[in-house]
Amino acid sequence: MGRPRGFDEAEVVRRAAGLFAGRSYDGVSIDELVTHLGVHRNSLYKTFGSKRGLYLAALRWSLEHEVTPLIERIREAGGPAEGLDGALGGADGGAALDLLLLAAAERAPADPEVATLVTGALAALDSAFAAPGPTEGGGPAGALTAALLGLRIRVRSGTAGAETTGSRAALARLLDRH
Amino acid sequence: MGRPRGFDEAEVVRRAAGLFAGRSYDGVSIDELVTHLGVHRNSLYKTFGSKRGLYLAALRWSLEHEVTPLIERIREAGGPAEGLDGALGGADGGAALDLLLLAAAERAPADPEVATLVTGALAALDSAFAAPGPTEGGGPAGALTAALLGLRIRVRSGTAGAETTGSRAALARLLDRH
DNA sequence: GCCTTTGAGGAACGGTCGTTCTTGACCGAT
DNA sequence: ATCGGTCAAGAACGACCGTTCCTCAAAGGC
Repeated sequence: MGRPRGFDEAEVVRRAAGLFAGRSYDGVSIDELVTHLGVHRNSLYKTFGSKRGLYLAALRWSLEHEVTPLIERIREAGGPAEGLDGALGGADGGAALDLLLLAAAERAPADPEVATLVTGALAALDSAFAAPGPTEGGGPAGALTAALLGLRIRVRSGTAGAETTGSRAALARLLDRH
Repeated sequence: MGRPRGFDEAEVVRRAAGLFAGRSYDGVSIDELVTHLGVHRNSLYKTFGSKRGLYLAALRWSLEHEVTPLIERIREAGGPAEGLDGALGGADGGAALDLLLLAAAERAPADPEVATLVTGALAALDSAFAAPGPTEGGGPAGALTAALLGLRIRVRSGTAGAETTGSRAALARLLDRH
């Protein structure tokens, strides 16, 4: 019954994740979403309830379809060096982390539900870095996750030249000795 | 000549830095600034020209009065461990980095002038971490700056428990061996 | 005294925000 | 063929956005 949808919900969420990964939550307007997502205003509110609902859907999508594969690559890597390389050295330069990064830096402090999602994702990253062997409490895995985020920030801000790659390699070299 | 000002410009910039450090650029409104800064709308535009002008002034103030002292503490520390502790372990938990952090993550990609300021500040942090001895190209200093930002993100997002302190110590321990 | 200059006070601007309403097209079921 | 229900299309909502304007108060120079 009813008229069939003229848009692909998964595709809409995917594109929304792309927009929210590039600009702050308040920096992305409904008009812009409607324009770039291929979904009508009315359908957007019918499907996601509100701008925040769409944002949460986009964040969840990103965690599942972008961050999780990245975590798998880290986990399957031989060590921190390969892990960081696998996470940041891909074709996208680590852009898969952008929505998580912005959510953690900007949205989590103001939205408890975002904070919960962020907490889970960062914990998963920690355990991926700590994978070979049970983690000793407060190991360097948390710091590696932090370094991952920080290095991605530098690339995003246009701050990082070739030094970033070198820094990553140098850090990884140090960590590999242990 | 003319009527004397009823507000302290430095104080206004300081408070603006506090507001912009807690929320995204678009998340802070002029009404909110006028309310919390103790300056009239008219005087704000007369003094800073625009919201962006006030933001840039606040960012510059933060870099000079918050980040620079932090850099000095890092530089005077005995090594990366003490440096990270000095930067993040203070009474504010590293809040001095917040405006720089948000500027790098959210504003720099959209505002070249912000990107320039961010680039300079991060380079200064790099050189502080690399202080003891001339830096070999692509040393781990850049990664330490990245880790500093990433660890602060975790604290801000409500994600970090006691693990963060432990992670910082563990990373620092590794780095101190070299 | 007055005049000029600058800041304070607050209303008001056009535009855009997130959200909702109204209308009509489309589809499966009856 | 008609009906019930879902979606598309777009106008419209009140609220708020960043910014400007107008008017009055307060100081220094003549």
